[in-house]
Amino acid sequence: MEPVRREQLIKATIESVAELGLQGTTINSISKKAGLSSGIISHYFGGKQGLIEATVRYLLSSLKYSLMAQVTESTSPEQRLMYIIEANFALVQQRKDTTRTWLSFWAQSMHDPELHRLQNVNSKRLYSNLASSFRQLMNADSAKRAAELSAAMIDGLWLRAVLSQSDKDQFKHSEQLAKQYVRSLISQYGA
Amino acid sequence: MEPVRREQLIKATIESVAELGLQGTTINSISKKAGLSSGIISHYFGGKQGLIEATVRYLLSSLKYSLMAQVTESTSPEQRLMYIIEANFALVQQRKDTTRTWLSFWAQSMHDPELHRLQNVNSKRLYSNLASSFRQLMNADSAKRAAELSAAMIDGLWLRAVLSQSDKDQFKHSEQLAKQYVRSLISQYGA
DNA sequence: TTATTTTTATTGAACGCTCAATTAATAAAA
DNA sequence: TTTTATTAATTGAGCGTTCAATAAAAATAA
Repeated sequence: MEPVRREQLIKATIESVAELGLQGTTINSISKKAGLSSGIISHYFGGKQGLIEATVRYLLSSLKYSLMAQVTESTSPEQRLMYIIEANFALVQQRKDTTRTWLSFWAQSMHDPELHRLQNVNSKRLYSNLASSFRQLMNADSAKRAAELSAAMIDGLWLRAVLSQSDKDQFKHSEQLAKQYVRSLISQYGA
Repeated sequence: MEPVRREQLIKATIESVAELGLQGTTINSISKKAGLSSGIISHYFGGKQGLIEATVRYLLSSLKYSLMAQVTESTSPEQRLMYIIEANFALVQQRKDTTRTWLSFWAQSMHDPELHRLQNVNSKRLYSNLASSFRQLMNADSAKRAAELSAAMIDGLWLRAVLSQSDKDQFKHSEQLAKQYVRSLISQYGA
């Protein structure tokens, strides 16, 4: 039962945070969405905080695996960069409510050490994924710079899309802009 | 007394949200920081929500005026673009805690109509400020594209700096990157 | 098999706490 | 004195957590 319930509760948490915000999300709003009692949360996660953290870890690993599913050994560096961008914009398409949840958690990470740790893992991973791909296309310094800039561009486009409550098409548009930008970095610095 | 107390309470709110987050901020944490009693908040702002919204409006107009203070009629388009970037990164220097507060508010804006309205005002203003300056340096379509991209770049660099709990130097570094990027857009599309 | 015990899974009411808001009291100013 | 500004105490709603009770499932014994 345990794995079933855990997933049930994590998905209910994503929905609740997307709908009501982290502030408005209570143990009741979650358990109601999951169709379970409120007591079960403490039973499986030790408390509300434990469930929140488990939910962030769940989102993080979703992102990780959606990238890993695409990339193989024969994937070209440029193609790999495109996959990284797609993965970062993809969660939207899978679950339209995930992006709002994501931003809520990042805002909270400023005041919660464990969330901040997880946020750092995510931020560094985006950077190093980008950097290692760029590295195959240009010198080390340029690759670092390109990774820093494109990480910011991806996050910025994503942030503006989320905050303006964009629809799927606008997210697609942002994704295209990010891809174009990465291509322009390659032709600018590329060997 | 009223204007004095209002400013006192707004500044205490900024501090409290920066320190404790929007979740952790209570009328007690605010009034304590302001050295006043909790009842005074309802008296001057009608309640906590009113104070929160007044604080966002305060931050918004700070940003607006810090830009207006720099720009004159004789400011060149390129210089004006640099001032826009400086203004967006500048709140950090004035008050080191302001940036965290901003992000907290923007996250909350997804679930609060009035905050969302204010967030939109801000986002649109950044875009149109950029666009009108770019327009003097390139054709209309390029200017729109350049404004969209540089708005995202500014927000992305800013977001990553805030979330990684950067110090002032790292913020300065991000500001420099944003400026360089805008310059590269000018030389790329510029007439 | 059937009956009995034990374990596991789940509930929801009760508890203590914290919050925002209100209120009556008080102090200061006009 | 009347008005304005402020406090401090109080209220009631809502929160997360706990926990005794229960139901369902599994294991054991007859």
